[in-house]
Amino acid sequence: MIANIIVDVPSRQTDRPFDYKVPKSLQPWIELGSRVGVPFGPRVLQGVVVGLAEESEYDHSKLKPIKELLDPEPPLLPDLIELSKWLSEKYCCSRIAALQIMLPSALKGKEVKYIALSGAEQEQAYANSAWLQALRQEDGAIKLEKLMAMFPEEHRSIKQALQQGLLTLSGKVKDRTGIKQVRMVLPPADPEAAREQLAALKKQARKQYEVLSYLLEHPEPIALAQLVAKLNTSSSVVQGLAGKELVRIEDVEQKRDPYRHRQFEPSSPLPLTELQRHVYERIVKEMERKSGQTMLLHGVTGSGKTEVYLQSIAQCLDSNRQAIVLVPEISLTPQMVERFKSRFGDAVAVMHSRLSDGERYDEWRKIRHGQARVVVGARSAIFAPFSSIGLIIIDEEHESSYKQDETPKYHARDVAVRRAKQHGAVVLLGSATPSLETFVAASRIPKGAAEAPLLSMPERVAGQAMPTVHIIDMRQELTQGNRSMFSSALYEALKQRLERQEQTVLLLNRRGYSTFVMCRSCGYTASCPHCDISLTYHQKTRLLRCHYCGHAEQEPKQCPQCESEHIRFFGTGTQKVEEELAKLFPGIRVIRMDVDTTTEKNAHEKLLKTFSERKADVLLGTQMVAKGLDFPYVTLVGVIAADTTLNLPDFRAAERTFQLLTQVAGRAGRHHLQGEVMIQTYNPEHYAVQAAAQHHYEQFIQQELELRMGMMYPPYCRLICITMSAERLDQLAEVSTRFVNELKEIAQYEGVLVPLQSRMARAMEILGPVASPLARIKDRYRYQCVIKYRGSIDASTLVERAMEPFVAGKTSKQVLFSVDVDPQVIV
DNA sequence: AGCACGCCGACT
DNA sequence: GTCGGCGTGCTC
Repeated sequence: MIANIIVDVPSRQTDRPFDYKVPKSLQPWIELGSRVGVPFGPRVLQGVVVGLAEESEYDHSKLKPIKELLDPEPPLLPDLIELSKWLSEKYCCSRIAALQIMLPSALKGKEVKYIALSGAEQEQAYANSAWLQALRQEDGAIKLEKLMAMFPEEHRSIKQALQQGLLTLSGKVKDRTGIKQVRMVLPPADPEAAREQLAALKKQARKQYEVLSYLLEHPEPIALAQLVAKLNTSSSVVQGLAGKELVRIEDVEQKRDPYRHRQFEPSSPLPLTELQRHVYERIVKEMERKSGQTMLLHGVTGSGKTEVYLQSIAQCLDSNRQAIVLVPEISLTPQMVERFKSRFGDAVAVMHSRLSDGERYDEWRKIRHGQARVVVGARSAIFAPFSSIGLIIIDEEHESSYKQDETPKYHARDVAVRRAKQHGAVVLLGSATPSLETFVAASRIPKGAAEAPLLSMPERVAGQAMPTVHIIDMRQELTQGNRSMFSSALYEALKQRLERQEQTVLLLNRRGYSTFVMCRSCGYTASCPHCDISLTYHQKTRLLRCHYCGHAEQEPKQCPQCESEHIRFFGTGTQKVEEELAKLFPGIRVIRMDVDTTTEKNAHEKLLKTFSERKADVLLGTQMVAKGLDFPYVTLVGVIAADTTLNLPDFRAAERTFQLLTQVAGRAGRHHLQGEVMIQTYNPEHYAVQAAAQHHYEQFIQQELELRMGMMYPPYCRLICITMSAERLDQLAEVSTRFVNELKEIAQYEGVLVPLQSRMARAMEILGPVASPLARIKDRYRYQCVIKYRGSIDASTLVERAMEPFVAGKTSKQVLFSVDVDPQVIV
């Protein structure tokens, strides 16, 4: 038997399966998805079995056998192996990178080298070496690393002995699993026999008597530590009992439950409204059809999407299938988790970035071994190792955090669609402000279906009115002489809330309000010496830092250029707002939520808790205050400057602004108190602002679609952005130009290099190379090339083919390529 | 990615 | 004469 194995080497040259013999002893164990240790050149590496065959094309005499099996059962299932192939092809990443993101990091094995005596006679030469003594005492192999650490002075002689063949090296793949083990005491297997011994113990072994009688009364397994503490005794007593075979002590794997300290009130399904029921029934029908259909649930904030999710999941579980729920990282709060845990109890696994490696591994195993049947998690939970998925829910579908920034730069929504096809599962995309791509796709009637997979819930559950939204024209404020960042209307409204002891949420878009240092005499701004970007000021550490490379320097006391003292930092918007609030309303209690105040673990949660307990009047923050929060006493939401995101040079700027404003407007008045929203802007007539104020999604989308059509942007085409970087600008210019020419040639040959405005079904335009908007990062210059295309073109493969002459070894490895398929931001 | 192999410069 | 620099190429 031959196994095709992807080895754990992140390089283009090794990015293909290698063939290995499967030793007889391992044959019953090796399956698709098995993780194995294999000899690769002089090393032993981790690898994943992606194929099994009888024969190999490769020279049979050169085939090596698999060295070891790393898990008793394969951590990856065949569907994920197939998905990894798709992922690597679509997102132009290596196969191993695609496989790695599917595994918890605890299963990323690394080679550990062992050293042992080979039993040669020349040992005499080293008879006096301390390390030889140590190795003799050690009965087998010892970790090389350990030996080197023990004898730092002897590296030379050890190396020499190795070369002479006196010592041998061997490698093994070691996991970082760190499974938490707990010593458990199991009650007597034969209580009758134990009872008979009890009397005898009473005299000579008082303590053993106490322990045994306790265990006979409470015949459940109990942690050794707990038992010892409870009966005020020591473990030797219990071990004595174990020696008499009256009880058993066993090491049991302990699953760390990050939510173990939390009590979850069980909840039961709520009655559905007419609208919810209709939607629910369509989802269930689609699940039964196993069509692999993607559906959009377009529901306004407060329309009760979550209850529909919960009941659909229940239905999915009833039919013996599993469900994945994706939630934006930022919304994955304990309250959010609670809603699922209280409905489905221990069947829920939770996955998010704040879990430790160990915790994440535990959750992952709960999924893999079937104890969990629902996973609630961020982006990467889309790879949960379920065997039969019935439903994948993606809440807040439009969120850009579903696209991963690092390689592989996948979009969880697109992976979900693909994975659902494999399982015949339904993808349910939920949002009050669906992305244009999703909305357009869901509006089409699929082949063979009666209606479009678009589900609408345009009304709030309890029939509360949507909050009143006021658009405030800041230009007028200025002409009336108000130079403050608060309009008089917002000021009055705030004052009123304070008097009524109601709460306010204030939103300030962060982008466009960076914290930079500028000299007011000469206009000098502090910028990173390694990147073309201004440094940001961190108040806590009083350092200037670069976001991209981590460079840090002291805050300047005077301008390095003109030596003026008029150099000052322009604080985060939120800091400035906080100061101004304190000036306008002395004694006002403000909670500021931004990167500075939420870096600590759980800081986010703590701040929100304080606010929900009404210990503050105002919650002031960036985007993060807009997401899914639900406070009954919030009756005013203010957006300080709606324009900051509007004016960004990004084709999605209007869409982002609309989404943000709509989200934040939904925060007000969700309960018995009527809510009010104030949006301050210098562009009051902008359609994104207008549509958000009127809660009018379709109006926005029509206008935006027209614009996108005119500019030829998604959803009317697809994009790929290729960024090339190099230390030397001349090399970069040369290679990038040749690459783009190569790409154009290939596209031409394929007959797709046609303007998008043409009437051809398949069209592709190649723009660039041009300097990237981030022209230099970490001392590397950056150029980019953007591909726009439409129709059935396998653009990723074209890019891969065009890159081939330029990667590793060939022309120059000084120029690095990074491919972003379906980029979220194009500047 | 590593690691070996291989071909050229400054030193015990 | 050797140690060691890092360019090139291979890993089933």
